[in-house]
Amino acid sequence: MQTEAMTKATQARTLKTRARLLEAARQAVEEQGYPGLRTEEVVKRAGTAKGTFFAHFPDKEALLDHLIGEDIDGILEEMEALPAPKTVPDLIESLMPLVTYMAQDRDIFDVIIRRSGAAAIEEIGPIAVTFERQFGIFIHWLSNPAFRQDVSPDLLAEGVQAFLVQAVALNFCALHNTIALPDRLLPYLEAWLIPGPQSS
Amino acid sequence: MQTEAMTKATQARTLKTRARLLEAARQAVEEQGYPGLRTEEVVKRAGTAKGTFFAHFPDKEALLDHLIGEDIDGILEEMEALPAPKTVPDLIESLMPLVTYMAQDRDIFDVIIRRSGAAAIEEIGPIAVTFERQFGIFIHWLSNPAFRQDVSPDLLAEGVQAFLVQAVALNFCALHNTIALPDRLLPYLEAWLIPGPQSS
DNA sequence: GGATGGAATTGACCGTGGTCAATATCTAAT
DNA sequence: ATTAGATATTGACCACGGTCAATTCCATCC
Repeated sequence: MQTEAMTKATQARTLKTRARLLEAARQAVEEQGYPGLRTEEVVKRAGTAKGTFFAHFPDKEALLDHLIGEDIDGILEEMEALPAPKTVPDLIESLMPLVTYMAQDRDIFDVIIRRSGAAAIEEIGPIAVTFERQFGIFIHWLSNPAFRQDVSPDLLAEGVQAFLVQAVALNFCALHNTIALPDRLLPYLEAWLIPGPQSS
Repeated sequence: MQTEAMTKATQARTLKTRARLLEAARQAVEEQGYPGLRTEEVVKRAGTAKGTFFAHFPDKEALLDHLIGEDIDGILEEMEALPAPKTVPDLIESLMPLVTYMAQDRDIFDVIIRRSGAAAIEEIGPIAVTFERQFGIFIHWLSNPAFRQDVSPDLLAEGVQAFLVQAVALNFCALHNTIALPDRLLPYLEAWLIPGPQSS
């Protein structure tokens, strides 16, 4: 009973403040974009003091984590509604919303990478949660005779994540960004998901 | 002729200052580690003003880039002296110095990832150079009948880099760091480099 | 309707990376 | 030697994320 009592104490005010901060942050991102997001700006819009912000979020990145996590969740929603792809090009097409989002901005990409794994077991951030969800989708998609069967779908899914990150990272690189993302992904995923048949 | 004249002007002083800054930074890293590195500290040790630091390096990360680049270069030196591995476990063993270095600290890993691709064609940072070098080594190692031949060694090398990054990243993740790095790499690289033979 | 104690909020303050106009130093031409 | 012009250096200054002791707010109990 203590537990509930403890978590209940004075929550109304807190939740409202948190909501105001998030709303303010959304607006700020809308206008300035993620790279231009300043905590001062968020706080000003929310009408709170700076300290309040940091009472609600451990640091600025935690806010980004939250916002980006929501974005990605929306994208995964769409992806889950899609039929399981049966070929690699189909798979890539299905992946594109996610890939495009991650590739839109270097800052966002960095945050995603940094928070994609839980930093501590106790607190798994929103982005980390979306990565687990992503992982589940991939496993589902790859449990399909159209793709290789000699290794587990789990392993295939981890590989897809690895190649996806690699492709986006290389896309940010001036030396290697002449090739479009889907075209870069194709050879990776063909070789990973359907080895053997092709020759070169 | 202008070009040479321009690059030659007043270099002695500059080079000395730069050397002092780098030396100071090395010392600071030695004592405080990379995460504890402060530009103020570097500048104090070098006996220069803060502005001088930023006249020599565009930002702090460029200094880290330089230092880490040197570290990695040393590791690649060793790796190049090694005989080309003929099995996946051998390959992993050969990779371990590099993997261990990248996995030693989250800050270092982040910088490595962020700078592993050139941000602009004109200025390829030290870490980006080491990644090209790495790439060359991998291509050499993987041009070997012991590994799959149905795709190009280039593609294999890119895949190895992708899995290597993935393995280290997961190692920083509280949810997935119960498994040792070499053990995590093994299934990835077996499935990537020697597909087919195994089952299940 | 006080009194009490815990939780939320405040805002002055700090640390650190990065800037820039002013200054000092160097090179080369006369 | 002098001077002009370029280059290197300086350090006060700013921006921005993050801290914390003080204060306000609020539920609860008498």
